[in-house]
Amino acid sequence: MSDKNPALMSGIPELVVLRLLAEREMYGYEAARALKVVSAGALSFGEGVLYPALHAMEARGLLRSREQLAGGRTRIYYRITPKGRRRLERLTSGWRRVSEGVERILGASSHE
Amino acid sequence: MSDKNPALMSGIPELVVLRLLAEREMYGYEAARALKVVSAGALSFGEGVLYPALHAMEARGLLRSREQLAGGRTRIYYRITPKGRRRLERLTSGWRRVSEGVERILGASSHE
DNA sequence: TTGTATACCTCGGCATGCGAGGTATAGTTG
DNA sequence: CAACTATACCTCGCATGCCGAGGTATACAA
Repeated sequence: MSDKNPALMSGIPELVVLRLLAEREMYGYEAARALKVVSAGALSFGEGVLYPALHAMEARGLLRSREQLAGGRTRIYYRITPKGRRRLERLTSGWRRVSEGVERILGASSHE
Repeated sequence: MSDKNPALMSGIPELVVLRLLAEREMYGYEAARALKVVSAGALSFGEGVLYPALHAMEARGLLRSREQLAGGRTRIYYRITPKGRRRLERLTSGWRRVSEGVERILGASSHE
């Protein structure tokens, strides 16, 4: 009865965030909006996904952060590390493999 | 340190199994091998994934099963239901949306 | 009789997505 | 001034779901 398919994305937050940060330094809130915009609305991660993901990635050495004040509010900018870039490459090729595998099955029909 | 990225697939078992069964009736063990073959090795789900998934889908009315003996062994054939087909359509379009969203982000670069 | 292939199954851990809720500042609008 | 919205960060805990490990049983070959 669940109208929503809650899980069709796993590992995807890590992949796309790394990809965004590979382009340029960003702070969390900014990344959340960018994700939505660049994916044309297809992807949208709540803060309950994004912030824990950023913290986990920093703890694993994939990102480094620095604080910066902007009009009374604190922004925490994240920058990708060399290790993060290597991780991004692995995740990207993993994604391609899975994606192509799924496409092969979706496109497979014995009688078309 | 985890060399493996254990999760880049979620909801995918349900999607691809439904897609296979939309083509023709199959039993579990058969589906497992077909999945691997058709996806050209990119996808491969252990029995700890497959059987629970089949049971869950049957419980939700997406599949119906029948037993059949084949050389002393029991095979349980699963057939997709109309409800299962509707589910397949929703999952497929969900997959496309996510997939295109990811591609957009992977392909996004400001300085290429 | 040991091993391999077929064919089914369950249990438990681990990771993760994600909503819900919380804090705080700045600016706008009635 | 009070209320609201936007910005910007955060944590907790539930639910889902992947997946390895282990278990049962038959048939056949080495």
